[in-house]
Amino acid sequence: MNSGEIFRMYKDAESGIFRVFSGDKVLFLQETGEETFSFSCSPDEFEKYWSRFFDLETDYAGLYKKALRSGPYIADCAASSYGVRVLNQDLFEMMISFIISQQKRIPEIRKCIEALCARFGEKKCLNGFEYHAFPDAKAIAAAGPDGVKGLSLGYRERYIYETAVKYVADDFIKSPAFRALSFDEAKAYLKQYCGIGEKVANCICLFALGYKDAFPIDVHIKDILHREFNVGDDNYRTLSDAVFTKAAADRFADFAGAKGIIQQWIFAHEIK
DNA sequence: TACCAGGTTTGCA
DNA sequence: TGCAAACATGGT
Repeated sequence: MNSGEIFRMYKDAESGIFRVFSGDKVLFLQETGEETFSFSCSPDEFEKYWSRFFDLETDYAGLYKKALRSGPYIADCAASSYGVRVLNQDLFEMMISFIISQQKRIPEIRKCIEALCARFGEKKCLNGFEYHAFPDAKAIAAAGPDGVKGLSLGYRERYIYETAVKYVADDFIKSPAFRALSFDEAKAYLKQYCGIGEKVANCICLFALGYKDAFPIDVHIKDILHREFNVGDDNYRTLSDAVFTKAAADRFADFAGAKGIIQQWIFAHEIK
C-alpha cells in the first residue's frame, strides 16, 4: 500500500478497513486474524478479478526464503517488506499513473491521480460508499487537450491527453494478442505512447502485465545499486539506464524471472 | 534560496 | 546512437 506500486489503496484510521480501488472497482478488506482477511466482494468477483489482482498464484514464500539467504542487504529488504506483493493492476490506470509519477513524490502522485478521478472518473456507489472510478480513456480524450488543466500535472498534461487519445483508438493494446507479447515486445509497444519511456514502460509491464522480471530503474534504485552493489563511481547518476539494467541482471541473476518482486521489496524497504 | 522528485522529449553532435 | 538541456509543479 505504501510501496509506490498502488496509489489508490487506503486504510481507514477508525475502522481499520482497507479500501482498494482498481479501475472502476472498489474492494473493502479487513484483517480478521493472523494473516487472514475478509473480502467485501462475492466469491465470483474474487475468482474473476481480485485473486489475480493480488497475484495469489505466485509463490512469494519460496522467493522470500531465497531472499533471506541472499546476503544481508536483500535479506533486510525482504524481511522489512514481508507481505509486499506485486499486484496485477488495470493497464490504462497504470499507464496514466506512472506517466504522472515522473519527477514526483508518492504523496503528490496520489493527489494528482485522485484529482484526475474526481474530474473524469464515473461516480459509483457500493453499499452506500460513494467513490470515483479511475477514468475511462474516452472521458479524458473527449475533454480535449485543455481538459486536464488545473490538476498540477505540469508538462505531463500533454502526455496524459495524448496517451488517452491513442489508447481509445488502439484496438491491439486491448486485445489478447497484446497480452501474448514477450516482455521486450510489450515494453517496446508501450514506449510508442507519448510520455512512456523506459522506466515507466517497465513499471507498466511489472504492475499491470505480470512481467515479474521487469526491473524499473529510477533514482532510488540507482542510489541503491551504487551504495549496496558498487555500481559506478561518484558520478554514477549520470550512467545510462542500460548500465544499471545490466548491473541489476548480473547482481540479481539468482532471481531471474522474478527480479521485479525483489526490486519492489528493495524499493519498499528504502522508502519506509 | 536552491535543490530535487519512482523521467521523457527534444535538439544537436 | 548518445548526450545535455528543457520541461511544470510542489515540497523541503
